[in-house]
Amino acid sequence: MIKAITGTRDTLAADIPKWNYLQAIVESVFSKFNYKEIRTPIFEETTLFARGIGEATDIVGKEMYTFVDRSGESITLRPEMTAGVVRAFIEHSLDKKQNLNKLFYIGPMFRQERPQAGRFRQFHQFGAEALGSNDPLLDAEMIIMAYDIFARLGLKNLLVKINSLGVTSSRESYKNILRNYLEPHFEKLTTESKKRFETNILRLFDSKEENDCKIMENAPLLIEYLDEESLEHFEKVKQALLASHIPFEIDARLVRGLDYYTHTTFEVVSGSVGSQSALCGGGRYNLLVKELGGGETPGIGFAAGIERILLACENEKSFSIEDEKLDLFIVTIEKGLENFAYQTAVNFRRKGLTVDLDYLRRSVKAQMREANRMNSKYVLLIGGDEFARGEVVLKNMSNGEQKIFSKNDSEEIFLSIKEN
RNA sequence: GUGAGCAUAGCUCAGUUGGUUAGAGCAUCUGGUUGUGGCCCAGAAGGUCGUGGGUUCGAUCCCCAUUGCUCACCCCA
Repeated sequence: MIKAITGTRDTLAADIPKWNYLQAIVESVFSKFNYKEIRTPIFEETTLFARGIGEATDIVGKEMYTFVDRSGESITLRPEMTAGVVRAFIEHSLDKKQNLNKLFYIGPMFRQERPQAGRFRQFHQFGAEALGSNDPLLDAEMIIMAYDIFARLGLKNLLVKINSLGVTSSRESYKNILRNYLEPHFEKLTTESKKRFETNILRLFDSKEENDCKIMENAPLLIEYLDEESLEHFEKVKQALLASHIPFEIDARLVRGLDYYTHTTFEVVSGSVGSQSALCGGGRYNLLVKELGGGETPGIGFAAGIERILLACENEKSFSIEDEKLDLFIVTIEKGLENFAYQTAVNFRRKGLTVDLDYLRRSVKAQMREANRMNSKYVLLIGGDEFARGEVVLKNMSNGEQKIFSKNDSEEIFLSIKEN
């Protein structure tokens, strides 16, 4: 048997309503904040991600689905969306058409990691990017949108974490301070941490190794060394969140591994999923557009993992969706009436009803069972004495009542069903 | 990439200290109503016990390998 590739999965019909429900909420919230949808290709030139996300990151280093196509070009299945959106932003000179571009997206992403609860190789994200303004109100707006979406899905067990990485200059001088602090402890660090000491010293805060943690406990925090401008920016973000009633907590250890990040970074974690608890993450990236060849353009964005969110919803039973109902199921009582039943079904469908009928030539009992299984509100019985007299029977499945109609009076039948 | 656990019917799971025809619940189908669903009752169908090898008179059970799944680590959504 051929099976779906590791880390990918089928979303069967029974689960589609949940996805549609989530998507409707996502689109609704984004559109209230006046974000417009953008769709970019699922694969891009490998260079885009290597430069956009950063060569030193795990995503680029070991998780990308990269392959050479028939023309010899290196292609990569997108592991995240920001790089693609920024590429499109630059390619189409969107900054020339509008000073501020507020965009959102929803779609599949790909990373070759070992699957786990809330983690897949093909997974889905929705997210937003605001390109063209450094206003801290936009930083807060990202968090508010994410929070509102989670709230509308009924999620409770949430924690919003924010931090500020400041601007490059203050961060660089802080890095030196951190380096000086760590120098005497260097030999005690884990191999991985020693490597990070060179490549991205900030990520030493991410380490979960006990000894590393002990060393980092007393390390100077970036937030204590932020310059005036950065502090002011961060302060405004916090004020906006407070004013919008978003509970949050400052996490000085919340470091994202990308060099171009500036100012705000944030994450929303759920206590209702497994160890992969981050439902969304994002931050400001004022250097990325330039890095990818565009003009100097400030930007901020976030991405949220749909599988994780639905898992949290499932575990919290945060919402329920009513089963889809059929308006009408048509039952034929004897052979030879299939064509009439079929045409009747087509007619009612064209009038706007949801209609189905038996395609397996089953017994009346089996057809009735099927109607019941399909949650049909009504059954139209065709055949027998009534049909010989030119009549059909309409049965209300919730109370069992039956009404007789002339077989040609489809409008009366339609109205009778429509009423309910 | 590393580690641990699991693999029996469509689904959820029993089971055998190695012994004849491998079980249950749910779902499916048929009948109880020659033309009527849900509840109930009776019955049926459905399994190479993940795959390959070994030990044994005999393996679904023990051993080895392999594949897949799950969870965790790393990291991230």
